[in-house]
Amino acid sequence: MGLSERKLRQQQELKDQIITCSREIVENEGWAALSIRKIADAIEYSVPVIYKHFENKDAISSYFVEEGFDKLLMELNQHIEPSKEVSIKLRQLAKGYWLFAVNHPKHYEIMFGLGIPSCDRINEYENIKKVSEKMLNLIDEAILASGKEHVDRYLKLKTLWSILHGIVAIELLSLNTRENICPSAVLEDAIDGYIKSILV
Amino acid sequence: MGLSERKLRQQQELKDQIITCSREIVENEGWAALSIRKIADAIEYSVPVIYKHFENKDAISSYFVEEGFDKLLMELNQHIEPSKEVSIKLRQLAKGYWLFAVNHPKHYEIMFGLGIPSCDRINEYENIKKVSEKMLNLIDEAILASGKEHVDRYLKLKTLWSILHGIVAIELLSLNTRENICPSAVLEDAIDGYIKSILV
DNA sequence: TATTTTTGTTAACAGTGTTAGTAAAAGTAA
DNA sequence: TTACTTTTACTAACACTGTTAACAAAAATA
Repeated sequence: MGLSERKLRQQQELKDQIITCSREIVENEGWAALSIRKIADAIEYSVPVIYKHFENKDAISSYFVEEGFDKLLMELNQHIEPSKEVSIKLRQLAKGYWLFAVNHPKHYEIMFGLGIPSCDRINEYENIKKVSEKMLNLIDEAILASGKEHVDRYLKLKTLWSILHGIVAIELLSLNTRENICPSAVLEDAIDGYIKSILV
Repeated sequence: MGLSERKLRQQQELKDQIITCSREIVENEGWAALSIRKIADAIEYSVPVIYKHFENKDAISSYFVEEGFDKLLMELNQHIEPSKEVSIKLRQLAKGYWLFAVNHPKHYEIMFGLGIPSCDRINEYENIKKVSEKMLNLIDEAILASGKEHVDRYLKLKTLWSILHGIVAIELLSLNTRENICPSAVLEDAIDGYIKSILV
């Protein structure tokens, strides 16, 4: 009755091809250049085949949003050394966040870009909560270390995320304000202020 | 020879109509819904007429980017009281920036949104420099007041703009991190840290 | 072998930005 | 007023876009 193993495998291979080709198009020509017909051309199948694997074009973007949050989470975990003290870990988190963004700008664009449909659905992704929790863990640790238990952890989360996103977005916009400031210098500067606002 | 005064006036009226209708469409249905044909329908003219007044669709977006920076500059000037001390003025600037963004979200979107064509050309706008200079003025004043002449004013500009943009973007994305933190609380929190990083 | 199911195709619909070619209207000169 | 020129606005097309209904071919099942 059900599909044979070979068929399932072939289907998965086709889906992988769609993803691979989409990735290539986006990487080389940007999100605006990604079209169903271009993907169909690349995988050497007709257009409707793509709709067998993805409900619509949005679902393809969503795939990369999901993948993006996975990669972001990994990058954060990779950079944060649990044994270190909290101020260092916050700096490591910031660096991880920034490295993810500059190494995967297309992912970051579709994850957080304004004016694109996906932003309405940003709260629907599971891994975004895991990223939040990662940040909250460090914030709680910092609050505990500072002895200022009255500090609102959610306020601090939103502030932290805002600072990180702002730096990344301005960097990706390449809003070159006169001189060419090294981005990590801005990162250091902003995060320094942030850490002091909790710990000092 | 040249066009009569009446004709010039009529032309300007038509251009104004294009702008007005575009504004309405964007305000009600978002940037994605703005199309040349929809504008043509609204002004009750055929499509090519629009190309008499705007080189292409991008030029229409650009018009609103320009208008946006005008409004932003006005909002900043309106909120900053020259006689006040610099830490207050920095707070006023932040509030002005934030008020502009929440009161003109569509403008902000097209001015700073990632993934839309306009971001390649963000450095081409004149008024963005005026906004930069406005910020730099206050930063210089703060550096002078702090006595820390070694501080890089452009680094501080980029940090400030990053923080402001981050807060606004996260707010417009409505990336509701658990509770509903009042945005101005985040603003206060982040700007506090920023001001201390210069003054203290 | 005959029948059913799956798979992939063509072709269309309703949109999009943009422009070449043309008809009508308005302005100018005789 | 008539003849000519310029301006103005239109229709229709081109080359795209996402999406889907209808159909043919291939594969699996009875």
